[in-house]
Amino acid sequence: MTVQEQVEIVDAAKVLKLLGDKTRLTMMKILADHDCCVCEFVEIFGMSQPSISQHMRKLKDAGLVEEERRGHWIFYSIREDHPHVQLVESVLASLPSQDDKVKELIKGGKRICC
Amino acid sequence: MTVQEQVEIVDAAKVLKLLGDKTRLTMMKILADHDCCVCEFVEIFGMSQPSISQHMRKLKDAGLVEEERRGHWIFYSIREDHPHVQLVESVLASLPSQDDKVKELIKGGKRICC
DNA sequence: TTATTATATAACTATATGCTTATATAATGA
DNA sequence: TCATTATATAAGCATATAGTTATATAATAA
Repeated sequence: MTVQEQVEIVDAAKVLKLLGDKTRLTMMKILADHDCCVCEFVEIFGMSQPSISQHMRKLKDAGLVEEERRGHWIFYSIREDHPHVQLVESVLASLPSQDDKVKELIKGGKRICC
Repeated sequence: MTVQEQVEIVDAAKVLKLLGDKTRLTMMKILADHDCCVCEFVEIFGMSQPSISQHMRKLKDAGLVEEERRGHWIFYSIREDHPHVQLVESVLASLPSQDDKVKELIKGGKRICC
């Protein structure tokens, strides 16, 4: 019905708005292949730690990512049980791989493994 | 290369940002099935004409839609030759049909045909 | 030509966004 | 316990965004 469709399209718009930021979009593309922690993204984007944390917060609040603590670090990963996973995955699938960023992280000895 | 990917993901983010507004997203979903003019969208969204025009302008500037004059009206339609058509189409495909809005337009005698 | 009609643009406003620096919190491990 | 480290939050700022009303433009049709 109309109401149901309205709600869905509004929700989809919210998801797309979140993905409509180049930093968050790149984060999501990276997370699709590698769990990462905040400090790794700080390194990758050359951006302040609070800025990264705030982006992750938005993604987490929307249910797009989830967190898991491992030792000192909190690793983020993409939630597979989000109502719009399919939308998100199809968007991410259309993007070029960002593996080079993780490779560079490893090369610089900044990749966290645990 | 990194530069190429950077550019692409940045462009995709711009497209997604445009789609990340509920009004524009709904417009695009409607346009996927029906060419429409500004005054029809004014009717559908109950929003001022300039507001609709400004949204269409953004979509046009990004190359997502094109215009064609027919009599009094300028009809907008989705451009099939946009570099991110595939991204756009896959997003729109995941949305519920908005045909009811056009049906209501017809029922109210506000649908423009020419 | 001139009136009408559809659309575009200008100017403005309120709110949202993305970033920064400074500070707080929370967990680890010595 | 206490220092360290990673992350989160607060506060502030500059810019972007989405809407409004008022006005301009452009095409049709009388």
